[in-house]
Amino acid sequence: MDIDARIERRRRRGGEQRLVRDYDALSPVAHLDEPVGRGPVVERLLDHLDPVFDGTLPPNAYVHGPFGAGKSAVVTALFERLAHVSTRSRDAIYTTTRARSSATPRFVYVDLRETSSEFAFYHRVLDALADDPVPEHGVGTEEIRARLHGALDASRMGVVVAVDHVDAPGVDDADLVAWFAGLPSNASWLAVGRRDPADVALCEYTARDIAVDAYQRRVLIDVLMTRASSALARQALGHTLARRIAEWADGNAHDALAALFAAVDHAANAQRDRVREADVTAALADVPHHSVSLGTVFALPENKRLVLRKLVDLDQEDRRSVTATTEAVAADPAVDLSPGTIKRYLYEMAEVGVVERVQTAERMGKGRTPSRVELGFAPTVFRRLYDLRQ
DNA sequence: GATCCACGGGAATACACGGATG
DNA sequence: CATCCGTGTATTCCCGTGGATC
Repeated sequence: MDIDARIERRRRRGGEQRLVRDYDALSPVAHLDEPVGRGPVVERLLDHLDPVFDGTLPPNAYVHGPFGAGKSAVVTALFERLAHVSTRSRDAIYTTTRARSSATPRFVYVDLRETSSEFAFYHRVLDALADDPVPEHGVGTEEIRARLHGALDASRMGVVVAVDHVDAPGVDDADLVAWFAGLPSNASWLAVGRRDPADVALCEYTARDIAVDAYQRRVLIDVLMTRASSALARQALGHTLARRIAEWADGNAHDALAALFAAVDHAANAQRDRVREADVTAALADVPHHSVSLGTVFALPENKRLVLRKLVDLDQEDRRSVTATTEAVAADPAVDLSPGTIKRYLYEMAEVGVVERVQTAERMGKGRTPSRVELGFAPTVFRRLYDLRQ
């Protein structure tokens, strides 16, 4: 790196430090402890879960709503808190002599984005319940499942398992039905997904479904302003700009937060300490409208993320075909993967919408026409978040 | 020795096009 | 004209292998 590059890096960092106080609070893939404006949804989930406060289990249920409606935000926050309450009350029972036998059930959150095998599913649940760590290798799926049964049979208290992202690629409804059937009888599940209950085979086994609507514009502006006030310098985001982002995002909090992040990134690069109209304009152009969730992108295996990281830096020429993209990525010394694997990754990621294959109009002499590789997510947001994590 | 899972590699299949054939 | 064939590329699909871990 030459001196100019070093100076440039310092210059940018200076701008960032003035503008961004906390990237974690700004990240579209992070959820807040206290979701904004979703009180009614929390109430309805608590209504559903109410039996747990009498020591019994709620029936199975399905929570559904559109992309970016805050389903995951609410369920993660709620289950985190309930798990805490549950262990506290458990400790209390052990430490007092007037222990009542009706303990609160346990609460486990499972994200199917990063849990895509039967083994991983039971492992995740057991790991959350057991005091000792559960081995990830050397022991078979059946053994893990048996241990889970053992753990739950031994105690009278049951468990409520929130299973988020049931639309995630790699897991289908039939898998889930089988996995759920393999849970002990004193387990209740709460599935979370985007599809209408009528389209979800799982719903044959639910007693209730809970609909979550998209954010209203007013609420979405609140969401943005709250994030801005905890992550950015004072007055860094004006209400008018928040409104513009919210209008554009049309009720989708993921897209709104991604746009905010991109706008902040743009402003920081220009070493400004507040977000301007032009930053928002640039950001809205950067975030694809029907993008895939950045959560999906970051849940990919490490090497696929690495391939994407290289991909976002490629120019148009290197993206003209899958083969060209493969070669460009494979040429990078930081990538230690065979071209065949890189190419397969690209096709697999296209399959789930992380990247998009677009038919090129021009036909080149021989053979089947190639397709261009485009990104299904906001490149600047991905790049920044990726680099922050390394 | 067992187990899970990411990789690698390659076979099988689909598609595009031009030219030959019926 | 409709269909088939050969060649070349794109895409999909499958399975064995090996690292990491217990």
